[in-house]
Amino acid sequence: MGQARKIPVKSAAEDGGLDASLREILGYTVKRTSNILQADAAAVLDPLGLRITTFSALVVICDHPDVTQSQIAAALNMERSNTVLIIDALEEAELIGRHRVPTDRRAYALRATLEGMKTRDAAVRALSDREEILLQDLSREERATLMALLGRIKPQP
Amino acid sequence: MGQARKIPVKSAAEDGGLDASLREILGYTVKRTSNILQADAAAVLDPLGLRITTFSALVVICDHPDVTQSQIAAALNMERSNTVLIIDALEEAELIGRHRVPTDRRAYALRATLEGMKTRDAAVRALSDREEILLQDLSREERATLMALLGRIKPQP
DNA sequence: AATAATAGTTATAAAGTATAGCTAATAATT
DNA sequence: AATTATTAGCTATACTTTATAACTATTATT
Repeated sequence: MGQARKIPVKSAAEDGGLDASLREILGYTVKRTSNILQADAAAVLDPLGLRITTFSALVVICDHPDVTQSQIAAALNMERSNTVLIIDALEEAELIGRHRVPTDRRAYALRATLEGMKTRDAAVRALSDREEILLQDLSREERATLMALLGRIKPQP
Repeated sequence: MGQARKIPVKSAAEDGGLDASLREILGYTVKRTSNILQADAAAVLDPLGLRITTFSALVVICDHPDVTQSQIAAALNMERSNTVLIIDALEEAELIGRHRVPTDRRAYALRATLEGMKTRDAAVRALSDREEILLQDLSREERATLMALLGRIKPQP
């Protein structure tokens, strides 16, 4: 039996295939796809000075003026503590501003600046254009189906 | 057109919903789902002494005896350098062994131990049981559709 | 023989995620 | 009103995943 030939493992030549049984696990397949999309999105956002997390927070702030950091954390499923540096970065870049809330001196009301709005629009457009390429093999209907199915997976106790 | 309507921040009370416009971006929705599944899978694997990366490598090794680290890296879409510590961990736990390749003294032929096989089986079963719960709202057909659609998203140049 | 390419390794870093504990301010309770 | 509990933001820290550069030993190519 030995290895007379140096690569009996069919897939070495074919790049993929060794993970066949992993692909039956949804978590694996979703993560694999997520990695592809994340790497791609990061590259798209980089020239705009945004990372994925700062982009996400920026969109929420643009859509919902006067939102607080805690609300952002809840919306994006992240810890409050992790929003701090993200909001810091957006403020540093002058894409958003922290404003005081008259009725609650603990909280900040976050509002996008004009440049923040413009950056958001540019980023959304760039990502959208890029996804058009990544999803070129899927029909509109298939894309909608994919999104809908993903949306139905929720954390379980 | 401006923003005549100000979007009255409906969602502050409702916990979710603030990310509505992000959810239209596939990358965001996929990542969100991925995070849910990852956190869940990590909790399932933890009692077995596995992390997600070590589990993935273990499965590939069990399925393909004498696979090399480079092949694992290619299959799992990771850098060769990052396989080292993963394989180290599996070897340390005596779930796999590094064996020399007679024809190439640079490479290691990786083989699972008996305990490695057992651990793999237990992990796959535990993950499968858990996914059954997470996917209870999706029919068999819908799950198959989801997997197939995800499989059609590939990295683009 | 000289050069290039490959396998594994080391070191390091960036990014995302998570936990614990802190201060200040607000809300709830007695 | 005074005490207590909760909340918002923050700091520090750490772990996991992923990424890059450079190194050694070995094999392949020219």
